[in-house]
Formats: sequence, structure tokens, C-alpha cells
Amino acid sequence: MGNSKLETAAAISEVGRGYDIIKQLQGLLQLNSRKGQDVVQMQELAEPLFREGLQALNHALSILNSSVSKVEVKSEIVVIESASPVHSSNGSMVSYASGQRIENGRGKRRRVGENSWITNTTMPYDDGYQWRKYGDKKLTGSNFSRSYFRCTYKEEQGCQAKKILSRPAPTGRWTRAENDIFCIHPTARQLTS
DNA sequence: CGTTTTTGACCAGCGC
DNA sequence: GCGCTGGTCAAAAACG
Repeated sequence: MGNSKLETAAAISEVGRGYDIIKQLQGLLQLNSRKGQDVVQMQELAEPLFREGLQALNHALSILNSSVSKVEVKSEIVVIESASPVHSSNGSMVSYASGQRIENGRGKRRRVGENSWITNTTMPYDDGYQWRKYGDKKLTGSNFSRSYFRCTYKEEQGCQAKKILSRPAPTGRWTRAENDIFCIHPTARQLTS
């Protein structure tokens, strides 16, 4: 791992940037909750900050993942989004399940580890990547189907991110527009901000 | 016509 | 060892 120091520094820088942005977001939310400002206006202000914060953190994860994979572990980012109504009323809850089993490679099952996390949310969210669906599975014994996404930039830029989306069995064709799963790869940030 | 999604087959881990 | 389960592959279909 020749460039590990540089990569770690870059990752720390990105995490710091993400932290700053989220702090700005927190300030914005606190300010507007006191003023009772228009919710729509607040969303307009908060969304770019939220997006950029997520992109910065994802960029940091990408750097750390590529750095780690040079040594020994071929790691991936795996996100499981669940559209099930099993969570809190505010609709967005993150649970880290480091013991949960996920598969790796063709048919190989593995556990969600340090480089994986599970998010329960009522709706797909912009997480800083652009996803391409590569598989779909109806889960046995439940009304849920699971869709498998990988980063669009896997081939040309070595992006290892993957996402598993669980949701009630879809009725009809699943289009990108309907589900609004649209994320931008961190390296394309300069084009979008 | 290039890109993305759908879908059935394949494969490997796991439980019995 | 075998069947079940779930993640991935790849060809065909759909889309823009």
C-alpha cells in the first residue's frame, strides 16, 4: 500500500468536509425550527448541503475501500435499503448490523462488516453513487423482493459500491424514474455542485 | 442504436 | 449429501 498515507489523508479530509457540511445543516435546521420558517424553503436550502455531505462521506469511503483492497481484502460498500414499514415514524433510521449475512461474489455469502452497513428508510435516497440494477430476487416466505444494484462506474473507474434494496414485491416494470434511485459518483462531484 | 432493466439459470453457503 | 436460499450472470427485452 504505497499511497496509503496520501489516501488516508484524502479520506480524512473528505470526512472532515462531510462533517462540516452536516454541522451547517444542523445549524440550518435549528435556526429554522426556531423561526418557524417555510418548510419548502428550508428543504431547498438543506438539500444541496445534505447531498454534498453524503458525497463527501462516500468519497472518503471509496478512498478507504480502494486503499484497503490493495492490501488483502476485496471490500465493498453494501447498503441494504428496506422499504418495509418496520421503523420509526420519522421515516429514516439507520441500523448498523455488522453480523448480518450478505453474499460476496457469485453465490458466496458473507457478513456485513466494517465496510458495509444497513439503512432502513421509507424511500430510496441519494447516497452519492449512480446505481445500475443487475439482479432481482423474490424472497421466499415473504411479500418482499430484493433488487441488487452496483455502481455504474464499476468497470471504468473500479467503483466497488453495491446496494441491496428490499421492498414489497413490485407490481409491473420498475423504471428509474418511478423509484428515483439516482446517485452521482464522488469523482463526478465537480460536475454536479 | 447504445444503455439499462428484466428474468431465468447458475452456483455456493448453510441447515438438516 | 441434499435441498433450499439468495446473490450474480448473461441474454433478451425495453427504453430513450
